[in-house]
Amino acid sequence: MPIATARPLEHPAREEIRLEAVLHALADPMRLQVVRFLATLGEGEAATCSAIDLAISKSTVTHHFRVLREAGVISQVYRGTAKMNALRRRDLDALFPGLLDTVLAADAAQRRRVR
Amino acid sequence: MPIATARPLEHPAREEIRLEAVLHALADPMRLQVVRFLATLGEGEAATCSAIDLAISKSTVTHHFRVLREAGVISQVYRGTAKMNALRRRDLDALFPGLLDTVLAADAAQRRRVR
DNA sequence: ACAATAGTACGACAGTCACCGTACTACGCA
DNA sequence: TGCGTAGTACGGTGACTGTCGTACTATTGT
Repeated sequence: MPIATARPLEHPAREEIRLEAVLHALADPMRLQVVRFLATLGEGEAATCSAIDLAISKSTVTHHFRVLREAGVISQVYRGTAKMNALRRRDLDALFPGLLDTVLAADAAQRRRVR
Repeated sequence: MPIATARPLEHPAREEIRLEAVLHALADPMRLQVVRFLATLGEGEAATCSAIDLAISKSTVTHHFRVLREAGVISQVYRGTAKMNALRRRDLDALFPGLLDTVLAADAAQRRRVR
């Protein structure tokens, strides 16, 4: 069972997370799709970048994950060649109670409506 | 008491409002400031563009109000030389229950924390 | 009719964004 | 040691963003 590797990844501390950055991160369909997927995982569970099948190139996937991480929406750790991604639910809920759930619910409602 | 003038202004219908556009509209500090202000008004009340003192030029103000309108966050009607702006609370609450309030609460929480 | 007020249209500019491909690194495994 | 896999770095591209100033339109009040 492989363990986390010592490659550094910058994350904003909880207090550094800015609402505007979070909203901006969530305002993109691809990133929202990522968040939607990560939200289906259990508390503390993580998934690799490639676990979500996005219809975009590898480099663009990297880009979107970085935006999410730098906004403080997800946390990322290397584990071998893979990178595990998890929602920063605790931090987001502490800072902006209900925000994540409301956005996810809004997203679900919209997806139910259109298409 | 002056009445609404017949200059046309495009608004998305309720069903046309897209979550991504709303989040994008709210992800800007200036626009969030506008929404914050409009939220202090009573149900159905409206304010002119210049009622909010934004530290930006007139043309940029126009730009931000258009983004908000086209995203479906606010409605605008001309009344004489002025343009009255109001939050589309009913529509937003119907489509995305709790979203507006949660974002406003998150904004308030953040403003309490920083600065 | 004219002046003042409120906002628009337009063009410009620098910066960011989403996206790509190609070449690369880091790691696990045989 | 070498191969395959997962993701990164870099450079580039076209589109969009936030900002401005200047010149304009629409409306009200004198």
